[in-house]
Amino acid sequence: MAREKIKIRKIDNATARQVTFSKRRRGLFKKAEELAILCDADVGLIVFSATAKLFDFSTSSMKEIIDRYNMHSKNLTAGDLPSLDLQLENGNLTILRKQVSEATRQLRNMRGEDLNGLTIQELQQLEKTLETGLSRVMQKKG
Amino acid sequence: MAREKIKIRKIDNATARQVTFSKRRRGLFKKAEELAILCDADVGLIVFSATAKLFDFSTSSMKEIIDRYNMHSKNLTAGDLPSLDLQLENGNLTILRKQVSEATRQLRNMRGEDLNGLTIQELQQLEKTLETGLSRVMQKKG
DNA sequence: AACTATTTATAAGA
DNA sequence: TTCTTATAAATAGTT
Repeated sequence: MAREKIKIRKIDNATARQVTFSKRRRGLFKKAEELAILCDADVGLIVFSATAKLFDFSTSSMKEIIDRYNMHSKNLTAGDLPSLDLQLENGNLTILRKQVSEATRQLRNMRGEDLNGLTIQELQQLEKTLETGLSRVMQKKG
Repeated sequence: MAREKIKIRKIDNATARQVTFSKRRRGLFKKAEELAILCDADVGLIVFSATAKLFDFSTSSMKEIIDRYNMHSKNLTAGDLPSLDLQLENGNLTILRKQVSEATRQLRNMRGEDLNGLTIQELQQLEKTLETGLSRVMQKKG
């Protein structure tokens, strides 16, 4: 939307991606707030960057919006739901452990370990990812 | 942003407010999706109209985003004194969160991203790791 | 961070 | 609601 039109697909260059993220994130949050004020809407916005940083905005409180969202999206039988907070309490560790596990597995694969379970397509993709990474590292090293 | 500039305050006329809501809501969701794609971000957006209608968008699933949000904001919003159990749980969460963060950073480095902060020695090591991984993958592939 | 040439979003009108 | 269009706003690439 500026000097040149761009295609909407992941920006390859990490630096450019970070810059665009900062710019567009501000724009998005501004638009979210304007919609809420102009139209008396209740808005909740959560954004995690590629580097896992959290940014959020909400008109009331995020908890209220999420509760309200769950009321609407889930079965409207409000009677028999176990405490959402308790569900979350119990789920947090499990979810994090899964994330650690998956990230660790990917790292091992990239080191050439534990390759037996991979399909030929997955190996191809892995090879490509490694080649790209290697060439970038070599270029950075000069 | 158009025929005339407007002040950002609640639109009095209900009909005009509804029209603006429809238009801007579409714009906001489009921007949210673009940010997610361009910058590889994880986005969750929930909007309730003044008439209590729900609109939502999320890159993965809203449940995942909300889970992730709760993990990040949990420690920061825990108002009352944590029990010993909770302290331990939060300690675990902190450790796990660091593990996820570190594993994510390593994966990004291996893809050749975010290399600016690395020393020459770290780049050398990274290159070596990638070369080893690549040769193993190529051998496995045959 | 700032700067601008362009693209996009959108307010009002039909 | 949908389309049109003049203008405001956002933003991609550059400095």
